[in-house]
Amino acid sequence: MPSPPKVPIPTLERLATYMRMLVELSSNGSATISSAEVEVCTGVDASQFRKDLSYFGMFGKPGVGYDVASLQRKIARILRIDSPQPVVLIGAGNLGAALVGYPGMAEHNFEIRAVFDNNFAKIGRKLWDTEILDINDLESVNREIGARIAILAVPSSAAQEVAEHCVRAGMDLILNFAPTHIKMAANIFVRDVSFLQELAVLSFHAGPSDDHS
Amino acid sequence: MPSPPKVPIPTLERLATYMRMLVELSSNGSATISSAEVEVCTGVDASQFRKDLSYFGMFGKPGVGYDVASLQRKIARILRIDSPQPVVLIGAGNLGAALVGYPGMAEHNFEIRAVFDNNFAKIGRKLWDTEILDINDLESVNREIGARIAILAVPSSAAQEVAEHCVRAGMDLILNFAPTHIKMAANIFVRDVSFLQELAVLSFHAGPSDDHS
DNA sequence: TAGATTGTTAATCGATTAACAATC
DNA sequence: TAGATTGTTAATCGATTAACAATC
Repeated sequence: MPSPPKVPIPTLERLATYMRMLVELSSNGSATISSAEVEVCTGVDASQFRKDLSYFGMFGKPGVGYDVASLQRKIARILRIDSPQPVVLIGAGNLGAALVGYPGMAEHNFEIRAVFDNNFAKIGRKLWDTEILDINDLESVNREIGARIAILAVPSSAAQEVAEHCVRAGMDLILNFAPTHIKMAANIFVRDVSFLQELAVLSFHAGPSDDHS
Repeated sequence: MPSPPKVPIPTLERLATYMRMLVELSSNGSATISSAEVEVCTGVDASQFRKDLSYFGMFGKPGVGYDVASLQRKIARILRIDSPQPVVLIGAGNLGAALVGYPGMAEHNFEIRAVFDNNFAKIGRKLWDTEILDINDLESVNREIGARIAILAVPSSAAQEVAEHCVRAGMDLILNFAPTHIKMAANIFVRDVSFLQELAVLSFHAGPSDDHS
């Protein structure tokens, strides 16, 4: 079997950026875009953009550029958001509420299909339109939903245990908002959203001997 | 002037991870830790950890390891969170509320000193303990606070304008939660928190021909 | 056609990993 | 001292950038 050229993670991250831009452009009625224009819109180097797409085959016409609509469709298919991608959210706290209420989620075709919590005071109540379910029903509910993606918006102290529970319920792709390292088998894919890290990077540059160069 | 060896961004991100770990450890009463143990706790390669610290000078004793308390102090100083780091938050929506209510912020010595919004219905009301201020008072209020870090929790459509306003108010380090590219002068440092990107990376791996290898 | 812009290869850059002499 | 673990150098790896022939 010829090993499929594997795609760098930074490339995948940028695909999401391109997607965003294309959605905006198509609502503006733009028909085509060049890699140079992409650079202006997104800050991603034109060469980088073309290289990123090259991992997936051909997309543009030399001398013309890229068709906005078709490029959008192709990237959506690559990222598996050409049809709604079901997602399960664990944790109905402040952050969970913000995520459920966040319009960008649906705009990108991610569908939060269920919200779980372990707090009896919350179970049965609603977060926006979605009823908060008992975490103990995770397996049975996900047998219906079939989500592979779990979003963890729980305290650090609970993250490891909850992640393992998600795996038992059939999920293998985990987005972790808790500021802690989750240990998982190699076939489980974990990504962390850690704005404290980003804040630290900024804060470092608040040093007096730092000129941002 | 001998050019100071500049520190890779990934190294700075990992410093925040080490910080987290050290806080946990010191509450457990651990006195020292080896780079091998750091690897177990955080998932960061032992060699990587030692290399990261090497950018800042010596921290450990060969044959013994690192003193937890002193390492914590040193990293805190590097990241400018040895004393409270003032931060301004723009946007009192769901996400803003989650951020203000997030205990990890204070634990890491980031202090949200003021919250701003442009919505008259919100201005004057309280977000937890903090009064929501008029965005038009940004300059005058920050003359008091002297924050260099701004957190943007505003819609994409407002992000560029608000960022420019922050710069006029004296801030030069911007944490952007809006899923859009902000164009700034080279002396302004912008970091994006983009969980949609992380979600896209996961979603890509939901492909049928993907085995996470 | 001439001008523009792609897809791809090669060169550059930078970060991670491995190895080991120095040190406690 | 002997064993353990650091700090640092060198080797590896992978991503970004630049250049250009191919193409519309």
